Amino acid sequence: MNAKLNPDTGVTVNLGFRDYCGLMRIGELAERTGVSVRSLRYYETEGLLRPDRRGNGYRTFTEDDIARVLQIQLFYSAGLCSGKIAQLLPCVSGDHTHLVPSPGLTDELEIARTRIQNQISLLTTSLSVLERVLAAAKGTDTAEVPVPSKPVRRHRGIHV
DNA sequence: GTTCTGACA
DNA sequence: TGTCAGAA
Repeated sequence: MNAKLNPDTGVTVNLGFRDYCGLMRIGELAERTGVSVRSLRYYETEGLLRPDRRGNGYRTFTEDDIARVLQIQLFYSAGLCSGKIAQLLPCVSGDHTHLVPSPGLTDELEIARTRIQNQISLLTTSLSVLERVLAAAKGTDTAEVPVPSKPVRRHRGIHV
């Protein structure tokens, strides 16, 4: 067990793995990012994370990996596949050495941007309707909420 | 106890 | 992506 003497209290305290060497294991990274251990291992297989290994085979992650994992989650939620995310990560790394994405990647990003903008538009419309319904429920808005004359048809592949 | 890999759903 | 099994 690693130990450290506190000069203020004179008390020797035991240090965990992270405190001792500035690194963390997969369990702690999962806890601090809210991303499952299973997902973190998957990210590694996809080349999105490249943790070092200790002698016992355990992965070791750095503080920078926390932001990296959160960034990965954002890109997944934007509809990007792991391959594109792997290409994109170097462009948004926090070391201020931003790279210019390749033309092919730029095309993908523009598609993603359009997709996100459409989602925002749909969500904004939904929010507006909900706000009017809630306002009417509280008696602060007497305007009628438009009701479709026919049942709204669901389209395959469209998830709002 | 924690993490590993591999497999299955 | 979650869960399980067997091993280290």
